[in-house]
Amino acid sequence: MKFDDKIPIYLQIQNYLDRQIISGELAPGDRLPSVRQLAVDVTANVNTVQRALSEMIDEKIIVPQRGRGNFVTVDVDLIAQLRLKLVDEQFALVYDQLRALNFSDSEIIDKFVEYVKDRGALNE
Amino acid sequence: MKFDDKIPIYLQIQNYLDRQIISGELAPGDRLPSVRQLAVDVTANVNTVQRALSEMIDEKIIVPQRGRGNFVTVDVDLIAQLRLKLVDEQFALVYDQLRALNFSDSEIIDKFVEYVKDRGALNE
DNA sequence: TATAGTGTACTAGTTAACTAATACAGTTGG
DNA sequence: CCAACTGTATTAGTTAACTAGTACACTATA
Repeated sequence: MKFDDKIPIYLQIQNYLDRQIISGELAPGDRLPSVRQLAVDVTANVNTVQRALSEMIDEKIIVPQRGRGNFVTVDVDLIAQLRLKLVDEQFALVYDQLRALNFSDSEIIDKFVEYVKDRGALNE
Repeated sequence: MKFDDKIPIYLQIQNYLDRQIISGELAPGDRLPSVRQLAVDVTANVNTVQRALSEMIDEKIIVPQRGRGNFVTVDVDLIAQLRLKLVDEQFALVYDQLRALNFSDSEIIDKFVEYVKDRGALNE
């Protein structure tokens, strides 16, 4: 896994897992790879993986079972909530930045639509 | 200045200055506050400010003059280029994230437009 | 019931970011 | 000229993130 060395690795691991869960690649109730396997997968240390997980465990997104593994919560509401939170955070970032640059709302929308059209071009 | 402790302070200072320059609060040729004053303004150390500046100096956005101060470049093309770069980076972040969440392009646009409408409501 | 695979905890050491303090070099205005 | 302001450099110490290695508690299965 390629890391952005400006952002703590444990946060990037969280984001990676969040995306897997929200996109459904990791379904509710699914078992995650073991912490040791995850460490190999993302080329990080077990401790770093554990740190990423521990916060997600606090949020109850992941439920650990000693000796068995870590599991995705079966609380689909919680997952939906996580999805909303992530999307909202992303939007807030761009929006605040561009407002600080004195863009108007309509400019922001126009430019973003333009960007997506340039990037996508292939998706429905 | 309130910092996000997940992002290096020197990067946040850069972003702060970038925004001032792009929005025009700091015009081409303007003198920046002294490094010591900036350190006070953003509540950081002189060295941290200097580190933020040194990268911007490398990019020629800021031109230092020993004994006189730091000045915003008079190269307006360079500033326009910086503006484009910042906007593009922001858009790329959201877009990549949401694509990774299996959103389609049209969904991304729809949700973003909705978000801006909810946030703005007051701007033309 | 062993053995191998789990999560978890702890200690130790490295590195980058940051702070603090000092010093030096160049510029400007009285 | 000199005092007060600039940018710049250096050294030293702190902290958080990360790595590495080890150990322990628990679970499943052969």
